[in-house]
Amino acid sequence: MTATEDTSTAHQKAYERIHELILTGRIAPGERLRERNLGALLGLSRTPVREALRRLSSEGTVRFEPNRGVYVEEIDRGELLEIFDIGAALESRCARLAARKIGGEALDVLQDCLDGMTSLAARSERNPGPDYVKLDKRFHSTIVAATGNRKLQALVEHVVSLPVLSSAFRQYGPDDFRRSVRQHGEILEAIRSGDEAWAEVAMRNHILTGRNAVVKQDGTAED
Amino acid sequence: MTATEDTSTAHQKAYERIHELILTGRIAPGERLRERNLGALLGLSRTPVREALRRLSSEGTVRFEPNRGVYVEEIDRGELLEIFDIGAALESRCARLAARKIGGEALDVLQDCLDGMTSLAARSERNPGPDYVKLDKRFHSTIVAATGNRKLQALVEHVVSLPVLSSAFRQYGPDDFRRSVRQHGEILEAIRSGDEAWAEVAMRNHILTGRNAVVKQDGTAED
DNA sequence: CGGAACCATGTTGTATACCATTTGGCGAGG
DNA sequence: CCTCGCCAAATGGTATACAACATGGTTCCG
Repeated sequence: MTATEDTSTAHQKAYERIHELILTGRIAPGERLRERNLGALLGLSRTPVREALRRLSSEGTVRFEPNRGVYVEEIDRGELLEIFDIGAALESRCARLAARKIGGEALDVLQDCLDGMTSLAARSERNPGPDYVKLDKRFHSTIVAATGNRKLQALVEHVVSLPVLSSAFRQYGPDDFRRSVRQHGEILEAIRSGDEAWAEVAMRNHILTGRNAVVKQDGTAED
Repeated sequence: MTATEDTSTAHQKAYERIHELILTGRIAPGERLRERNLGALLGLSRTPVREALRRLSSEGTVRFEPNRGVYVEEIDRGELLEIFDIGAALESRCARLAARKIGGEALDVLQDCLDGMTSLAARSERNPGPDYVKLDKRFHSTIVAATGNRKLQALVEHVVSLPVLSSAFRQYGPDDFRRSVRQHGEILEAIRSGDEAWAEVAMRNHILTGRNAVVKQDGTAED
C-alpha cells in the first residue's frame, strides 16, 4: 500500500473498491449493481455493500431504483464539463482558504503525496494506476480539510470524486500525468508561501487542465 | 401531507425525520445519535436508520466515529457563511441553466410549491412550520433537477440542506417568510420567462438574503 | 396462434442475531 | 488514598434470515 488508507471497516473497503470499479470503467454507466454479487466479489455481506452504495448514491455516482436495483449513473459530456466548472470554482476557493489557514502537518502530507505522485509518474511509462489516483485524491482532500470547513469538505469530496478522477484515469498519457504532477507542485508551493491569489489560480489552472482533457477526447475515440 | 413526499421506504422516512430533528435543534450539535434509540423512536430497525445516517454523514451533517458512535456535526458561523456563499454560486448557476432548459411540467411543480408557501406564510402569524420547509426544499430541488445534471443535483442537495433550511427555521419571523415567498415568486417568473440573467440574479438575491439573516443573528441572542 | 394470468425465481428492503470494541465501574494492590 | 487492571454492560459493525416486490417464463384459455 502506498497510501495510508483506512480500510479498517468493511463498508469503507466496499466503498473504495466499488468506486474504483466504476471510475475505471470496469462497471459501465447504466449497468446494474447486484448487492449479493458485489458482496461475494469483495468477500463481504450485503450490509456494508449497501452502506457503500448509499454513500455513492448520495454522491450521485449511482442511483437507487426502489425495489428494482442500483444502477451506475450515466453522465454525458455536457454534465461533466459543467461539473468541472463547479469543481474549479470550489477547489480554487478552497486553495485560497488553505493558503491562509494551513498548518505544518498538513503541508507535510501534501509534500508526501507530491513525492509519491512524482515517483509514480516518473517510473512508469504507462499510466501510474490506482495508487496515483489515491494520492491525487488525498492531496486534494488535504487541502480542503485545511480550510477547516467540514461541510465544504464533504461537498468537494463529492464534486471531485467523479470528474477529476474519471478523466484522469481514462485517457491521460504519461505526459499528462507529469504535467499534473508539476501543477500539484505549483499548488503546494503557492499554499506553502501563503500566497492566496496564486494558490487560487494555480488550483483553477489545474482543474481546467483536466477539463480540457475531457473536451479534447471528443467521444468518437474508443479505447 | 401538503407535499407529495415519498415516504414509501423506511430509510427515507428515517432520513427525513432525523434530518428534521437536527435542523430544528431537537438534537443539538455534538450530540450523540444512538442507532437503537432512533430506531425505537421511529418504529424502525437499525438497518434503515443506519442507512439514513450514512447519507447524512455523506452530506456532512453527522459524523461517524469508528466504533464510537455517530455525532451531529458542529458548525460555526464562519463555516455557515462560507457555505452560503457557495450555495449562492451553485444555485444561481442552476437557476440560469433551469431558465434555459425547464419544461412545463416542472414549472407546474414550482407554481404548486409557490402557492403552498404563499398560503402557509399568509395564514399563520407565527412560523409556518415544517411543511413550509418541505415546500421550500422541493422548490429548489425542482429547479436543480431542471438542469438535467444529476451530479449537480446531488451536490446542491447537500449544500442546501443545512444552511438554507436551518437558517430559515431558526429565526425567521413572519415578515421574513413573506419576503422569502415573494423572492420565490420572482425566481419562478424569471425562469418561466426564460431570462437567464434575471433567474441567476434573483436566485442569488434570495440566497444572500438568507445569509444576511444569519449575519444579523449575531450569536449573542438566545431563543 | 396470440395473449393474459399465474407461478417460480431472483433481488431488494427490513428485521434480527451475533461478534468486536468501547466504556465505566469496581476491586485489588501499591 | 490513588492507580492500575479486569469485568460487565452497552453500543457499533457485520452477517444472516425473512418478507415484499419485480420479472420472466410457462401454461391455459380464447
